[in-house]
Amino acid sequence: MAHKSRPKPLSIKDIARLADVSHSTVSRALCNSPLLNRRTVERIQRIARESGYRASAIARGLVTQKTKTIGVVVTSIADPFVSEVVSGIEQAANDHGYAVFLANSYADPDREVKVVHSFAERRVEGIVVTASRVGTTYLQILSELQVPIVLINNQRRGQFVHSVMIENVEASRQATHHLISLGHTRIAYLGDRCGYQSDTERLTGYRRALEQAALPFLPELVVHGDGKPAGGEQAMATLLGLPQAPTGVFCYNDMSALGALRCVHENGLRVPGDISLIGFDDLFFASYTQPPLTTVRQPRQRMGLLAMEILLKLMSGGDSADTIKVPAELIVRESSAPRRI
Amino acid sequence: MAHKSRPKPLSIKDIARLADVSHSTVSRALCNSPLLNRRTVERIQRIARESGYRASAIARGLVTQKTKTIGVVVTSIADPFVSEVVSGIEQAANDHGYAVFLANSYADPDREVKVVHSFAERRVEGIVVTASRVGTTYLQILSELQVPIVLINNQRRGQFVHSVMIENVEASRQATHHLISLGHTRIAYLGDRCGYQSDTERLTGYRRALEQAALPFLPELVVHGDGKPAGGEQAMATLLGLPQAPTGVFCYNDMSALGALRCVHENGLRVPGDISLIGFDDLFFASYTQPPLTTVRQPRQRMGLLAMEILLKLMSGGDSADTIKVPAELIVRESSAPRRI
DNA sequence: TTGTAGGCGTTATCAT
DNA sequence: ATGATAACGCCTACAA
Repeated sequence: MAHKSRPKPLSIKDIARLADVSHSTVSRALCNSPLLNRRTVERIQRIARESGYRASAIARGLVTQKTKTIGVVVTSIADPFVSEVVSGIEQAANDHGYAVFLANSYADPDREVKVVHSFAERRVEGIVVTASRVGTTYLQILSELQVPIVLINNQRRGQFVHSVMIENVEASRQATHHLISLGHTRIAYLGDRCGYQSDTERLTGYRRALEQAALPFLPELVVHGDGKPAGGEQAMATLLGLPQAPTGVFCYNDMSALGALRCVHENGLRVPGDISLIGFDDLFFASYTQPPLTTVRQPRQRMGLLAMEILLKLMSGGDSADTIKVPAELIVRESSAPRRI
Repeated sequence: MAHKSRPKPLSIKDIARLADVSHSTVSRALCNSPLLNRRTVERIQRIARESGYRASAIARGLVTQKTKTIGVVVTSIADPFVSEVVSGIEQAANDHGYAVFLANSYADPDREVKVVHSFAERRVEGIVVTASRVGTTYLQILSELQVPIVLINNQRRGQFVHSVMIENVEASRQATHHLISLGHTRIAYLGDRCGYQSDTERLTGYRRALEQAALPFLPELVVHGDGKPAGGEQAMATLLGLPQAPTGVFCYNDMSALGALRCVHENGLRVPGDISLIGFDDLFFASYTQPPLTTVRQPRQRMGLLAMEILLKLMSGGDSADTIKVPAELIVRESSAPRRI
């Protein structure tokens, strides 16, 4: 293996030598300092440009104590929901001159903490965590770290933490109410694994809608998947195996709904003919399922952007509201229809 | 807005003071230097731990000239294909102690170049670019930058560049041949926008299969979408408007196929009854479409991992093969069937 | 208008 | 086995 060591990048001193000035003059010239002679500034900038000089953000960060860098922790960037949130964060960050570190936590709290520590060592000025699985432990890390952290749709409660969350309860109530208004009375909730806050909240919204319509809450109509198609498929199978199957199903998310949809089809039933189905998230494929999926839209990019805006405030030493609740929007497509009589 | 300035993080000197030793002793202790007294090492490490000390990777990078950082440029992280590739990169990078900068280029060459420069300033040790739209310009940047760059599925040709690419031609030949072997003779290619290398290569594979089967190449059976469902839908509409519609369609990717599938359904036709459909990528939803989509699988995570492995070699001063061609795999599901007689 | 000197938090090379 | 000292590349008083 031929080890050809790369040449060190040019430093401010190299430019100083080329321009026959001191390195501080170069530094000022590159900042467009008004103190300097206009002509020297231009001359130095030209030399820097032509020699391909790139200032070291590392060195600058060391002296200014500002790295213009944030860290983003995600469960998995391969998740379509997550990747859109990150897209929003990245865009906002970039617009403000911040670079973005990205790391997967794989929903492993230990790893999540490790990643946050790694970010801290790199002296990020702020951190965004999506769907955090870490609970109150965070508070401790927070106080140790002295770095502003914003959570998006965090799955454990925690006070004193800044976060952006979707209005799970109200959105779920609306979705369920939509089914009720279509004449459905046996409505199931196909959830995620228990214990996560968003699952709990969506279940709450579901129950609230039933209450408001004076419909009974039937425990056998609540099943749990895993937030992915496979889990949705299985959970739906359970529902179809019931002595009396539901005619409407509100799913925890679109991924679950995708699995549920297939299960319904494989059992020779039709959506929405036999069963109405509602998802959550409005992922890109929702409008391309057969039939197109009625679902609850989460403004993912916008949520990322909002998180970044909170973070920017926090990073500039300001304070901010503890939690932003973002309203969701019911998107009615063709997987929900009036109950067949 | 209350400006509460954050306390500076502890430095090695602070620990030195706490432990009543010199800062160089602390530095050695934290590296587990064998030179030091075992007990001092443990004592210092304990103090560092208890005081929540985090070494500054910034300062370390400045002196060692190694940042343990790479940059990843993507067209958009919101793209499911891209996000899985990035997932693979991140995993491999993390395993080797590298942190990952992520930036969107939005397929804008200017922006792509800007991002790469920003990475250079942050002194990343290497860069991965997915689906680069930048052509030969790269070569120039490359030589200026002195940073190893690996491309994944780059859309413009360029020599002297390291890249990981899918075996487009052969995979497309196989996919088309699959349709031929099912008895189809009027087979269409529903492509991406012209000019991109992967589109050209997939078209080439398509033509090669026709040739090998001595089927005529009919220009009217080649249409172009935009790599997204909307474009696929439109392009398929064009095909269905033909005096004699094709009975098999090989699509540039799954996203296009998704749109094509809907178009077929909306025209009252059936897949695969009336038309067989094949996609490319094997995105997660491919097995959940109705019917499940026959497609060509790209090992996305693995491609990211491979790119990272090349980069690691390059970064350690080694050399590497210029280009890795990754074989793809035809996944036969239910959207392709024998031609109806 | 420009140059000199000191420091940011590490690692590394000398001494001791 | 430990301590002083000098870099690394930049910014910023303070001097000239």
